[in-house]
Amino acid sequence: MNVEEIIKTSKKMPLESRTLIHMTLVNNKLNELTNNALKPFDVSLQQFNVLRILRGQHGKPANLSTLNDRMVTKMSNTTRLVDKLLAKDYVVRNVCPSNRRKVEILITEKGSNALSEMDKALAEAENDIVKNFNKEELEQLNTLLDKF
Amino acid sequence: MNVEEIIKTSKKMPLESRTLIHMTLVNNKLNELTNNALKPFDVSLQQFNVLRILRGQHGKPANLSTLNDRMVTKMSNTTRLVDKLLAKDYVVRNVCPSNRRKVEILITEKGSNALSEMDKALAEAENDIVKNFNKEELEQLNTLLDKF
DNA sequence: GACATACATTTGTATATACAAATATTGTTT
DNA sequence: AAACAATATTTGTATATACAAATGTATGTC
Repeated sequence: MNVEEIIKTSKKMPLESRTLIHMTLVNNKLNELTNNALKPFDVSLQQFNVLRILRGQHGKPANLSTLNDRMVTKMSNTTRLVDKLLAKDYVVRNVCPSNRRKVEILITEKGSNALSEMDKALAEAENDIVKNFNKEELEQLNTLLDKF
Repeated sequence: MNVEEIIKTSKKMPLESRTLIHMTLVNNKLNELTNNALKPFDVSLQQFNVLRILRGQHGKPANLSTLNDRMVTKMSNTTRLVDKLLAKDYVVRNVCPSNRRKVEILITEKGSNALSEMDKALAEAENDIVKNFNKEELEQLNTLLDKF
């Protein structure tokens, strides 16, 4: 990836600015690739992540606030995100009997099966994304990212 | 930044997945910080970038497609982005006399002045964002990012 | 010059997201 | 128990973005 070429500039940027632009460019690319991998399944990356969180609950229902806590990209509107999954019958939503303010969200078998397929597609995309990195470089990158 | 803590998971993730989640988390943070820095000026990061591109033209007008080429995050709708800047009198837009399909967009003096103020706010935010990095580490990060 | 094609931008529409206010339920105080 | 505050979610509204179709203009070919 050549930063200057992508944004068509010949100017020398301060290293600080260049780094931030670089981060944005990479992230755009990653988003595009992961969203493309999920496109055949008609779910967004956010929806996919919610499904994964629900699977990680192993049958224990999750309510909206815990879902939101565990999401990579926190949303202001998890209700409507779950609505989308509900419409696809990937999850069920019930009022929590012990505390009727809460809702209990569970992944369905249909959701689990679909998720397994998505997993494969996403794992493939992920491997492709990091194909130029070796283990050491990935660790180095993680260490550097921690400085943000 | 502790990835596991932020998404409240105790599970050990594969390094590849962890890296991508890490990238997303950092990028969310960077977006938040830069958008916050621009909030007092009532412009989005996208609008700010368009203004910077226009300034870089040094009086030479830019049309929509060149704007789009040079944007860090390519938008499908630069027309409406420019509309927002137009409404604030930060730019002017005219039909190109030599080729009436094109438009010529220029930054106004009001836009330039506002941009100078935004620059300060953003430079401050940028410095704060990279404050834990030294020059060598920034270079290392840029090298690693190129592998994506 | 009529016709098809390519180009640059605009518009329409659907979906996504941010933010604030509204609703419903529970817990606490007096 | 009435009043108030706290919690969890939902709804309303404004804005952002993606994608496709429509519009207007220019260019090349017969």
